[in-house]
Amino acid sequence: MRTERLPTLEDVARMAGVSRATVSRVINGIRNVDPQLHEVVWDAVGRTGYVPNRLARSLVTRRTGTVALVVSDSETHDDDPFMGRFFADPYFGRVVGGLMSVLRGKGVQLALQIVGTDDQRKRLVGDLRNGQADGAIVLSLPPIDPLPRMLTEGGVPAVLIGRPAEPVPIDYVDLANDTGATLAADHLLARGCQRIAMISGPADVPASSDRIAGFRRSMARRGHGWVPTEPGNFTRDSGETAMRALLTANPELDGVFAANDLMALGALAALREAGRSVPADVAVVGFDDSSAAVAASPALTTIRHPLEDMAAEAARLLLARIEDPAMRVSSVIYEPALITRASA
Amino acid sequence: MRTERLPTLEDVARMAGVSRATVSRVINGIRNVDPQLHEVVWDAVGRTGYVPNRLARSLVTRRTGTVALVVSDSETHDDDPFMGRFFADPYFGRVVGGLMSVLRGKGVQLALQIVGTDDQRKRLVGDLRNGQADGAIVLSLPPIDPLPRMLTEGGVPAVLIGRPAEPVPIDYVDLANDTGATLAADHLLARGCQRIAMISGPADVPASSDRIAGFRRSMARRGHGWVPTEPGNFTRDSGETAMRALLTANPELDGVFAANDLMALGALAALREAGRSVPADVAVVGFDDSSAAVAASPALTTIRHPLEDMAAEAARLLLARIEDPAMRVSSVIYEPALITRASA
DNA sequence: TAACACTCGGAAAGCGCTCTCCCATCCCCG
DNA sequence: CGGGGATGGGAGAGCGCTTTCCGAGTGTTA
Repeated sequence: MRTERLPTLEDVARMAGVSRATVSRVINGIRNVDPQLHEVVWDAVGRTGYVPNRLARSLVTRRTGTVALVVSDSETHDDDPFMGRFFADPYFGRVVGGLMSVLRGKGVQLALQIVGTDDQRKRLVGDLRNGQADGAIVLSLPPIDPLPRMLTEGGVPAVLIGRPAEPVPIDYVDLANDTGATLAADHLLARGCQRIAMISGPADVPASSDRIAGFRRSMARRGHGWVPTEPGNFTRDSGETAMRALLTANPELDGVFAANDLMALGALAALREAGRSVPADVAVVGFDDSSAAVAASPALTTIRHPLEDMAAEAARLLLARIEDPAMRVSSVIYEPALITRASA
Repeated sequence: MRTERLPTLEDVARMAGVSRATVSRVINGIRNVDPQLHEVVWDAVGRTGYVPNRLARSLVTRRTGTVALVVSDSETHDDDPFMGRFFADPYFGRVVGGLMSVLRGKGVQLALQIVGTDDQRKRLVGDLRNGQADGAIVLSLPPIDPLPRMLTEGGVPAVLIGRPAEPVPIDYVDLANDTGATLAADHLLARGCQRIAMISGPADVPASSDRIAGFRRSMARRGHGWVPTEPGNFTRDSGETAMRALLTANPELDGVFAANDLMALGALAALREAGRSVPADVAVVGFDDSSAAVAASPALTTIRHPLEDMAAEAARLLLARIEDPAMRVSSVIYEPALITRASA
């Protein structure tokens, strides 16, 4: 039962007939200890069922073997359904999966932290500075977010997934979003589309604005100076609405690039509803290559986003920075790839 | 920078000209403290930028304000892609979202733990007993899993999501899987299907076997003593394969119940490939009402699984048990609902 | 006015661990 | 045979906090 005291180092030491220090040394394999004692100690550990108390250990070593996964959200109320959507989106899971693939092997665990208000951000940074976790992986959602700067200023090892909106000397991994958009534009153009529109994400988040910029630039270079664009918010429904608006304004449209797969799915629905066949009448390209892309019908041509790999790299980067806080700040940019399926 | 020492209680006490004890009392709002001192102390806290050290606090209070989310997997190698699939599946994210909706408000954080081997399980229980976390929410994947029993025997507050395979006196929340399957059977029958097959999950996991049992029972009661069944493993591809096999063996089939949406998606693909139209030739019912269900075309008729609510309830249950370890063991079973869309 | 009950601050004992000193051996070499 | 350097174990000082115990001061009642 929970009530009875668990064996401590002291107990093991007493049973083994040595001092606490010696047991500690044996358990941590630090310094040479007489092989005989070594054996005696391990034996006592086994007999008592001793398990080192991580908390106590962390308190003195200043290492917790834990990394925080911080989701920095712009303030909304606690019961805002947004967070629910965020977690249900494969994005979150893919990040966790990528992180764990690296952390698990190192015996590092992940603590999930969600911060919405600046007050929470402050408390979080305080906790991290106090050694609550050895470092943080940050998923920064709001367009402008003070957190990255707060972390660097607090001297907390941290790695962002997705570049910071304002320049902050902090490690990050990101996708070459503009290149991805370029790939989409080129593909649409190459298959002969003449009137191409875009369903973008919110203009103020970096990943989104890069996709817009990349797409426009690439289109302009190929003689399409004007691209009808309708913003969505990365949800399926917003994609559907945007597609309808686009269709109304540009009935002769024959190609669409949606800034993520979910919106592309919505676009597919709107096109079906409007009686346009995909890809014959209108070609559609998504972004992310999420599991929804294969599930869609027609299956989505999309831009692959190696999120798991990126998250894994972020984890490695963080571990390295924890090891050597003086390490040069670095960023790793991944290249996206076009995945051709049925929709374009 | 990280190197300079952070202010401690001691520092605040010195600045406020009182003892550590008093500062501690003020901060924790325990016992009455002279309003004057109260003010002085808070002022000192503000001036020093003091943040209590959670680790140190937990060490003495034996409370961490952390709950572990344990994913108990059957052993596979670390680089097994399975875990990746698991995280990418909306299932994981929905659980996290549901848990956080409750925990966040209480200021409790979630620590992710993955255990694959019995050795890891043992270490986990040891850590939990040592107060690494106040309790655990358990996602038990393997058909037989010693973890639930280990937890109860270790006196660790824990709540399972999904009933334990073998009877263990432990709290859990679950879905009435059999009822869900019944709903599917009734719907298929009601729309006039005559030759109905099932794509099941692995027979040895409870959620899956309950769906099989419920479906068969319901069908038998309506005069269908024999239901062609093909097992899958909850992935899209396995659903596709199973559907093909089913079609080969029973070409005249006109209804299918897949034990989850992902497999239903695969079934849809196989049916399309075989030139059967859905739902005209073959009606398809899925299970889970995941986001994939709406994205599919035709949109999937499916069984709604209130996973977020279940996870939220699990969190509440765990919090209650942590508060009162002597609380009677209880389980909460959620009722599924039929969601009618286009596929059946 | 004496006796008693409260109220509230401080001293100090831990929580379970690590790690720096320090000291006792032991060995090797001059 | 003596001295210097390894080698390896123990004592004890913390890590930053909570909390018990104590005692001083104040108020209250007979």
